[in-house]
Amino acid sequence: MAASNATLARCLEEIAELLELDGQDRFRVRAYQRAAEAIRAADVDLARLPREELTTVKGLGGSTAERVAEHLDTGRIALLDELRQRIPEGVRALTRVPGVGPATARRLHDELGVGSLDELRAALATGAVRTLPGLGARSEARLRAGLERLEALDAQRLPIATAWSIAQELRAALAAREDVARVACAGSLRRLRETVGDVDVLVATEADPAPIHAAFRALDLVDEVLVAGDRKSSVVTRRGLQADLRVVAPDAWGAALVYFTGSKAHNVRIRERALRRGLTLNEYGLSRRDDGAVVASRAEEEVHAALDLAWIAPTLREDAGEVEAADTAGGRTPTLPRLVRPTDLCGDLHGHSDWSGDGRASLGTMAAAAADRGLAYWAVTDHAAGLPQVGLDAAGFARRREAIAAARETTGLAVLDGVELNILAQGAVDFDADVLAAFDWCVAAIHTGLEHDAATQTDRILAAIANPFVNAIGHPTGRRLGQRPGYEIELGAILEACAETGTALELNASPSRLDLPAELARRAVTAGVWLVISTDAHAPDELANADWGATYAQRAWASPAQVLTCQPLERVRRLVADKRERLG
DNA sequence: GCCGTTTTCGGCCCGACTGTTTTCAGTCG
Repeated sequence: MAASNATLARCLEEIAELLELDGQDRFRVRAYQRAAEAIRAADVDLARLPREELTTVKGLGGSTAERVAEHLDTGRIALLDELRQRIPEGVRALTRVPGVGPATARRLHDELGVGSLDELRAALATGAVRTLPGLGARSEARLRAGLERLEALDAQRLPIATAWSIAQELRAALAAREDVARVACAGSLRRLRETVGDVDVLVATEADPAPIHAAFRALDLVDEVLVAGDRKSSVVTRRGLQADLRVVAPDAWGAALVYFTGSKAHNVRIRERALRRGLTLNEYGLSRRDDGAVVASRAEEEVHAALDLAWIAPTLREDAGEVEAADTAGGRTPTLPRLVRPTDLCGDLHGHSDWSGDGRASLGTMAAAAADRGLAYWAVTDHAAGLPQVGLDAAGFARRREAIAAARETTGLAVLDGVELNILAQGAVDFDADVLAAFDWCVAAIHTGLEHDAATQTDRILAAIANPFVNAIGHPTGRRLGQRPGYEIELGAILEACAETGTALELNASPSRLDLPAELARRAVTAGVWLVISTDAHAPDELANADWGATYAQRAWASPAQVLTCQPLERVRRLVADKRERLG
């Protein structure tokens, strides 16, 4: 089986990392990094592309395309094999220590023979590290602390909802100060990445920034101070989450927000754009290179406009085509999508009641809460019997129909009679056609056998898609943020089958899932496959997770027209009827 | 190694902080 885009991207990233450790030209390193990013953002499987078209992917040039072709043809890349042989695995591990970059790792290895984290620990103990020119006792202490922090860091990025609540506390504490004019959370939190490695807080003030920094570093939820400057502070908060504070003048708010929101790759892209216009962009403003006059700085819209760009939503800022799409140079019309917003959602097609074992509220309570949110329709999709201890059998679903009828009566809401089917080992689902035909809406999802390889999971999902009664694939990768990565799937084949059969893919809005991942969801909407943003709510308050789902879907460049739960109920019913008619 | 509103060569984002440096390299975001 040919490698997926993700695998290819990882290989090129590793080459970049090893070339850097090898002390090679940094622009060559960056070329490999950019090629990896380009592959990850590509909307086609490179394996399906004719070899001579690989270089049409922007960021892939002669050499990097050749490496990709080599991997697709042979499953290996000679350059990568050679680098791996020359640079010990342990040396790469050194750069994971905060404060150790490629240069230090190389020196530790070349000059002290340090080739692993354990050997670094030993070299610190014997005082060998401080014998290196440029590294003294304080560096030694820093590396020791870095080694300790590494273990906390290995708990890795936090799910966005966890980081969000810590960020709100930081924000509130700063907003309460009289000398703080504005405060905002930027970084990956503002871009709504599904996991967050650190929280970036931006403050604007006319006053002296030093007391604000001091107060920030002294907050109760701060465990440790990493950096203490007048313009910048870094701390470690609860749960090992790093938080960075930047304080700027109100005049620089827009430029600082652009800078601090990132992503890094996006920033690099627009700074290059500035250079080509004789301008330079930093966190204080966009200015002319010749005389330094500031052209724009107060608002993001100003900064973008001065670069001949329409304003770019933070959720798109990943250097994945958004700068090209925002281009207004020469009177061009930007091609940015009209992004889906929480208020565009008018339905929810995945929810639970206490009819199945894991629901935490009655069907009536859930329906009333859905009606309160102003939804036009809500599907109650309790688990089917294949999920032991939890699921309902056919008789149970038949009994549930009375409760559905009652809920429709009392709430006036269109409650759809739904089910969350289990995709079993060979791709079969819990019930036969005669039982399935009675439902209004069927979600099918993998709940068991999460450990299978990509080919097996894909076959199971394809079998479910071929079922005339399956309308959507629920949480398609099975990931749980911060807990498990999810199984791999071959998306290309799945998208083809979805498009052919009129089957939707769910974007599960639970902040512990956010599944489909945005990169995959973007490919789905590009392929014309319906996205179903649903909450999978097991309790009334979880219906509000729809907001997470809608905003996260912006990262997939999704418009309301591509989201089924933004469509009226008639459209949903037509989709269901069409599939049954064509395949039934 | 890639790329083009300075185009097929000569560039390649920008600044804060730290440590150990008398002027800067490394790391980080």
